[in-house]
Amino acid sequence: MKRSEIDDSALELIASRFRLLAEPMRLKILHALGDVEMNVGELVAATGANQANISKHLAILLEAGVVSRRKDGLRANYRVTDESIFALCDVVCSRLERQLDLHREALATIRQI
Amino acid sequence: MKRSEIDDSALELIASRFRLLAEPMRLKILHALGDVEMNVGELVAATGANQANISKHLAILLEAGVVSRRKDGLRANYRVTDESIFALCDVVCSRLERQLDLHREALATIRQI
DNA sequence: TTACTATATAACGATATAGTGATATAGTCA
DNA sequence: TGACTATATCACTATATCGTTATATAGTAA
Repeated sequence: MKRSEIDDSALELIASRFRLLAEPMRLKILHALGDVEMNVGELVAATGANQANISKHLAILLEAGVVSRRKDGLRANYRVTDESIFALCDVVCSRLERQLDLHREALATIRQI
Repeated sequence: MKRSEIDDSALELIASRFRLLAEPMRLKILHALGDVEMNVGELVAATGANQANISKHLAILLEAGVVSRRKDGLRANYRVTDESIFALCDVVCSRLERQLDLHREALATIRQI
């Protein structure tokens, strides 16, 4: 298979994975969750967002297999089950920090002129 | 800083990074590029996409610092400068493969019943 | 039963952005 | 100069999806 030939459905699959994390509110939810279990109400409080909105994002994350859901009476408890999420965020954050460092250096150099 | 308190602008920055990769056509471009330099026409041929579309995606990738641009006469040559992109794709692909394996196993188990 | 609570979902408007055709721009060559 | 080529950009349509309000659903408790 040439580099140029890659299955479109595979590309869509990968893209959809990135699309999951391309939303600040979903990142906020995942960050709030960390490695602990939280119910919807707690996530609403932690994020300051609308309950319907949180439920919708959780449904999306659940559908994608990023979180699991455990029903307990009226409460729905969510937990991150896909640790690779955090690895992805680490790579992105490292890259962003490095990029900012480079910009800082460039500015410092210009200032000397 | 509590887990729940994270700067919204930081979240937006991280999300925008993932948004870059949340588009199949951009993934296709990056995959075609790999570690070689290609001009727009070559990328149009490699992806089978519209020239205007490729140029727009390249502008987005350039603005984000993922690729660099080297003008040579009429040609514009692009090259991936942000290797972390490939690390991200690796993580995602590994995760997707694992997820498919799990589904396969689950199906095999059910079939035995 | 009724009242209450937690969560999910439907419906909607607003916004963002992908893809496309037409055109502008700039370099090359006769 | 004029014709041609490669790329960028404009204007537009179509589509996706976020956030919100209202409502449905299901469990709890009196």
